[in-house]
Amino acid sequence: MSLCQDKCIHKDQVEHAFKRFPDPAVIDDVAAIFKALGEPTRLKIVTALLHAQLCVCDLSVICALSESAVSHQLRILRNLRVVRNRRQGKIVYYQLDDDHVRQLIRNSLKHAAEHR
Amino acid sequence: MSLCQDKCIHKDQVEHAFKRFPDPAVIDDVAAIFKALGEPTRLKIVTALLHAQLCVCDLSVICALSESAVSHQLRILRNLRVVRNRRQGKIVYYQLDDDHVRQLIRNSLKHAAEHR
DNA sequence: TCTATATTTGAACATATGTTCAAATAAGGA
DNA sequence: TCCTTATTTGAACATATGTTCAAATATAGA
Repeated sequence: MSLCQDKCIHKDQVEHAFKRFPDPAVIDDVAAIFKALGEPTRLKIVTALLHAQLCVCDLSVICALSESAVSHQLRILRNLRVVRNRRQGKIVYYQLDDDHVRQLIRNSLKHAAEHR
Repeated sequence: MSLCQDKCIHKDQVEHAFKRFPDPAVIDDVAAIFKALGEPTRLKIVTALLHAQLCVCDLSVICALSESAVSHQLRILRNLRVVRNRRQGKIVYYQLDDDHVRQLIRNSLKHAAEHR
């Protein structure tokens, strides 16, 4: 966009922002986590998993969704290493996999609850 | 889903999760913020705004996007009160509106950068 | 082995959403 | 007033994505 180079008002600011800008891979990683937590269904799932480890059936009751829908979302969360599962007989138990995500969710819920 | 009531393995856990579950409005609020930050374009915008206040043209250069595309995304972020704007003559300056979001972004970028 | 239960998977569908393009608006300067 | 620049807006388009449904898989027990 060479046109824009001429128009730009704040070359200094832009260069400054560029210099401090994170690695694109970091942006993608963070965006992926935020995106995963940005769907109400998935946020409900991880919120439920804050306090207990639960099976798909439990989660489907809590989220008021079919077990299939929950399972699809759990796969997405698993691929992002947000949750982890463990099979015990016929039942698969899910739990949060990452302490950072746990903190992220806790803090955000707390903040949102306080600001209403 | 009365069928599920019979199938459920962990009635105690489910009730426990239900009791601790946040207000649905809180879930929606948090999901909306995460969703806003979950698109790479919008995450780039707010990341750039961590260090400086910038005009639409600046942001379009940093994000390598048309000014129109940036403006559309800025409107979404504005509606969520993630960013705020201020017109000075022909130029509209954008900055982050919320300290909580600022912390959220900072922490997440920092964490992601450390874990690579 | 056969059956029942718990979960996963794939395809299909509908919906949501990011970008582009063209046109409109806002403001400063000639 | 007219022209240029900065930004916004709306419609259209393509793509991404969440849910459903039906079928497949895995496991325990009879």
